[in-house]
Amino acid sequence: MSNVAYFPKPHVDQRPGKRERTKVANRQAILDAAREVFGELGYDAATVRDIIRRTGLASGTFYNYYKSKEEVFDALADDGARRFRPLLREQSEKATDFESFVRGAILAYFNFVAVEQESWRLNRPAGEQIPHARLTPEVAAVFDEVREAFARVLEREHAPPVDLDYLTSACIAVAREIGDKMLERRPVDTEGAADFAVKLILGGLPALPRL
Amino acid sequence: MSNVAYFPKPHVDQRPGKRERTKVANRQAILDAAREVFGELGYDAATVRDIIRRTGLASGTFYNYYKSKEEVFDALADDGARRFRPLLREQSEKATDFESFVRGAILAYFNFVAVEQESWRLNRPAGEQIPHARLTPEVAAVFDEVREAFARVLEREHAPPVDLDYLTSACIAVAREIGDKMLERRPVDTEGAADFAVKLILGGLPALPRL
DNA sequence: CTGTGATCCTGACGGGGCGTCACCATCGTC
DNA sequence: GACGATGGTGACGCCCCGTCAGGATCACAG
Repeated sequence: MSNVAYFPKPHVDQRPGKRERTKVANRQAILDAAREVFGELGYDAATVRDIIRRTGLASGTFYNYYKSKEEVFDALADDGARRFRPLLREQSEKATDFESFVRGAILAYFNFVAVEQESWRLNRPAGEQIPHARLTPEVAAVFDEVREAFARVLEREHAPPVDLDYLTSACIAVAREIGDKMLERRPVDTEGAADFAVKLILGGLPALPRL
Repeated sequence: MSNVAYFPKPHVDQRPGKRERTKVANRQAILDAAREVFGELGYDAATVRDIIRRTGLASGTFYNYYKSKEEVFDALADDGARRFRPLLREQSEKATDFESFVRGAILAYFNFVAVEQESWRLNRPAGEQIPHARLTPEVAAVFDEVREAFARVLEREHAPPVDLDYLTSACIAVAREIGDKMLERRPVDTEGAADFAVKLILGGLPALPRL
């Protein structure tokens, strides 16, 4: 007790200053509000003011953080990609061969989107289509990581060289599309969907034209 | 000669009346203008007034034909799907087995999009992403036709039953994605791209889980 | 040919979202 | 405690949206 009195806490507060804290809080509040608004109204119908209204901030404040509705949507995509990346990396590290990597990665992705959908695409007006995530930096990083993992694993297995760009794009397209369709079915069966996607890809791989 | 004089041409003009003709002309003019504007400004930046201005019509006239920018975009997608459908049908009719159908259909699609791109996506500002065609009636009809063709051909070959919805979605996704990537390469190689997509799908098919 | 009703083209208008900016409250710092 | 710096505020002008009353043109009957 007494010793703290002799050494009064100096003002070397570890936490960043209040300005900095409200800044990250505001940015996060806008992001959260955007998630809700996109989920409720759909992307097209949502306006910047719908989003900012929900935070209680003034309209001008929005533009201190994001330039437009598109940019905040991209930030949400980036956020998702950033959270998914470690899951993907984990799969690529523990994979022993191409099959186990593809299966692990796709299953991880399907589980990820299933949880995401649960958490914030709660009550979407029927027939609404959410736009696909655009090619933001973090999303691009995930795609690159898939590509590199493919290159690494195929190299290790001395597989014949194929068109990596086409292969990567095709695999991602299949995963996205089957993932979307999977989410529309009840109950959501991530294992079944993953089994389908994986077998399609793995079956097709040995037949691909070589470079 | 003389007989026509005895039977002067009555006013049963085969052509529809002037009102009807200007109607289809206006509708077409708006569609053409929209193609141009979307191509030059990109979909997001384009406004209804950009489109209607190019036709010389008044702004209100636009709304006599389409409800919104989205609807005119859908009409363009419908138009493309309507023109592609006979090409697809031709492939499904002359196909002797699953392989020849998939190859014919995908090659037809790749050639189609290559020509389309040539014709109206002339000078697109770099980095612009055109939104994927939404699920308009004609587009849905094309998808259904693919699905039915798959069902027919697989049935004929006594192939084991698979998840047709997943298979159709996956094949379309692969075709779309490889098609997009193909268009970004110079020179555009439709045969090479088709070879890749076809081999991936055909190789994967026998490995798919059975129902 | 002319009158009449139907059609639809026109452009001005109110509504509303957009992005900005001068103003001011609050924070960090000396 | 004074004083810049930072950043929140909301009113403002701009532009696009979709509508609608007015008017021009067309189809058609007499």
